[in-house]
Amino acid sequence: MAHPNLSTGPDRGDRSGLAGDTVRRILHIAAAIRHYQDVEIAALGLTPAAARALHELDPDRPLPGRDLAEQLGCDRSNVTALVDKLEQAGLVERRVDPADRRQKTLVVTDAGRRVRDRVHQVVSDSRLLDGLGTDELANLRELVWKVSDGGCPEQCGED
Amino acid sequence: MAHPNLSTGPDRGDRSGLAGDTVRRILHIAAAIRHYQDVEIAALGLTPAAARALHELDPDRPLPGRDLAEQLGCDRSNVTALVDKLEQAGLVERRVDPADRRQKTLVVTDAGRRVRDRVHQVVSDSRLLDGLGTDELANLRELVWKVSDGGCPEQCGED
DNA sequence: TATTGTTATACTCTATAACTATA
DNA sequence: TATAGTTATAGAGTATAACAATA
Repeated sequence: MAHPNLSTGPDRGDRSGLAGDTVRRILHIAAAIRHYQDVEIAALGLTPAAARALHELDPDRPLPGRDLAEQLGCDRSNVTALVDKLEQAGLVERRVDPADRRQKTLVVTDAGRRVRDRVHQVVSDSRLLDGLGTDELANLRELVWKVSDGGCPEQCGED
Repeated sequence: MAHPNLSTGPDRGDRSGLAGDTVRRILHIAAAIRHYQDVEIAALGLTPAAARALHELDPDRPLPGRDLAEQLGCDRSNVTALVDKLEQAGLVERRVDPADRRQKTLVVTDAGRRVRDRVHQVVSDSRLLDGLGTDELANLRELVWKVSDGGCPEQCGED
């Protein structure tokens, strides 16, 4: 394991127990968020993976499938199937890159832009945080930013 | 949609934008946690779903598969395959309940207890929170507890 | 030879429906 | 008739390996 922050029991009071509790709770929250997001994604006629692929595409900066695969952290072969779905739905177009005919540039269509905006709304749906006060929300945001990359919410860009 | 906390752009400064940022960041963190946990789960010779099933079983209180399915939030048919794996690995035993011969009680073996303890360590692995100070960690923990069920970390039990 | 996209294939996870044996 | 477990099947997600076209 080679990592000290591990404990078997509840162990409340020491840092390991606190951190372990927090990690499990974060996973629990994420699963809940995913659950209702997936319902809304399905209502858009997309699978979660296809929605994420569309969301990852920048309508103003088309890119080859290889780069999308890298952004999604998956194999190129999966991008083929994902883009198949998006293209069939008229949300994305494949265009052979004249400069390198091996590559196909992925272009978000006008319809794709609209659906992508809806996807962005869905993945930003924050109903689970409604119970937090304004200061608590700001506090939570700073903490999760620090956890995810040690950056600062005010200056850094998005995901 | 029927929910007001939605925004399309970055919109930093208003509550919707803050909350959306936070939600996406939480999902990002959860994905990172899952990623390294899955690696360690695989090192135990288990799939993530099988590990979760084993973790959900209480070695001191055997229960029928139906209850495990409910705890996992999945269909009974999946439990069959999951327990197949766990039983084949010698971690769990199926025993026909004499009181109701339709039911099969799931009993964690001694080997199962040991692996389950390791699984608990893995799902509590908090390396991602190492960058937080002690007070920040306590702060984060209170906030995620409030989000996940409005409860209080000091009094309530585990997941 | 190396790379892009594709295809074929396989495994995991999950769901539904139908079956069996009990109750 | 209803329930517990199982089986068969299907779809989604992801991975590897091999292939064609291109560089």
